[in-house]
Amino acid sequence: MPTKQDAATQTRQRLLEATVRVIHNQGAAALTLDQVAKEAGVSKGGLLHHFPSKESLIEAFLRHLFHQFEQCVYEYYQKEPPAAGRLLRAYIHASYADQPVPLDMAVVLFAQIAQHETLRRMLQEDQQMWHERLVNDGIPAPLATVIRQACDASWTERLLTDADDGPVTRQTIIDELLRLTRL
Amino acid sequence: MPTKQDAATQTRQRLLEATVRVIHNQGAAALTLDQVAKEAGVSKGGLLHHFPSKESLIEAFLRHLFHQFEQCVYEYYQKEPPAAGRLLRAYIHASYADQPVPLDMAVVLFAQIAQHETLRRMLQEDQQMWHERLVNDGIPAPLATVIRQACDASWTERLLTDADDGPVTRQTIIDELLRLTRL
DNA sequence: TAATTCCGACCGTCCAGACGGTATTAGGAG
DNA sequence: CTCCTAATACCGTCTGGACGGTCGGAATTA
Repeated sequence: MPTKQDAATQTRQRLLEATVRVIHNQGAAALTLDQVAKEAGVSKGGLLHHFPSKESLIEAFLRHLFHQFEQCVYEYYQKEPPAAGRLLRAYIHASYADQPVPLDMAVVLFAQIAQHETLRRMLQEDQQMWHERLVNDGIPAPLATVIRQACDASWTERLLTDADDGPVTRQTIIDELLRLTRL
Repeated sequence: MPTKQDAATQTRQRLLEATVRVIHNQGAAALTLDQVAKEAGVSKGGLLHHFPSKESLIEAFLRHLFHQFEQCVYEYYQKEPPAAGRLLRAYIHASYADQPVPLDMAVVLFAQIAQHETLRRMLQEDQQMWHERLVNDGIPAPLATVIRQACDASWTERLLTDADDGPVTRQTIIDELLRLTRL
């Protein structure tokens, strides 16, 4: 017997998923409250009940993405033998894997982040967090930083090149980055 | 005696400069046609006369930024002794210099690029151009790519951290990147 | 006269958020 | 168990404002 609370969190979930779907199917520009509500089979009022503003919707969505990414890094971390640079190598793999975060999303992030200070700070804090973790991974800090930056660039990179894999293929880059962690 | 054409190109110039100022002072979200026109001391109709759409304004603005950056790289290139990795090193310096491109701008780019296919392609082509030039600079392609990515990341990085220079200072990163070009 | 530059009021659209509802449920008092 | 009351979940219309772009003209120049 589903309680009232259950229904509520389930609706929230549906809204988050709808957000993803809207972006994925109709592009970042189509991300309006009406669209999301419609896609989720919820009225606009219902949406605003759970997320009192668009910003808060995006915020929840962002947190969702962060969590997914963290999860992905964790999985790779498990597979990696314990040694200096273990986390860094997991981070590399996760950054270039395509399951965790559908990259259409990056567009939205940047677009919304341009407008909302809050979101900017969120991203900043997340990045700061990773920075500190990666710098204390047994690899010299400057090198670790550079590697992280290269990984982060892969995000914005794929934002542009829909069908990537130019002359320097993705796997080549991963290999190169991994090599750098070992000297 | 100022001809009519002169006045026209001068107005175009004023509009471009106004664009920069609006972004810089009021943030990316405030980049509206009205604002730009007002800032430039030109009527909205005047603006639309020179740039028939917002997209075309941004496009011109982007081209302006590209040109500035290219110029900046060129300057560093001159100072660099001819050797393998010369261009790459100039690119590194230019990426981390703060004069060439006020970094507030990056936000706008991403925001607008999210919506306009044309702009996306422009950025893509520019990046592709640099990629090819940097890969043929006497440095192994994978390494060169990674270094370029780290440089590109510095853009989006500074986008977030207003007052950067965390534990790993900017100069440290530059040094590290330069070191990588030498082995 | 014809073209160019620029003006500024105006239009249509889009969209976030407000608001005034209804329905369902939780939970305590009797 | 039953009422009563509040809170919670959700609905859907409406609006106010912002913003990109149009249009009919005025002024200047070629």
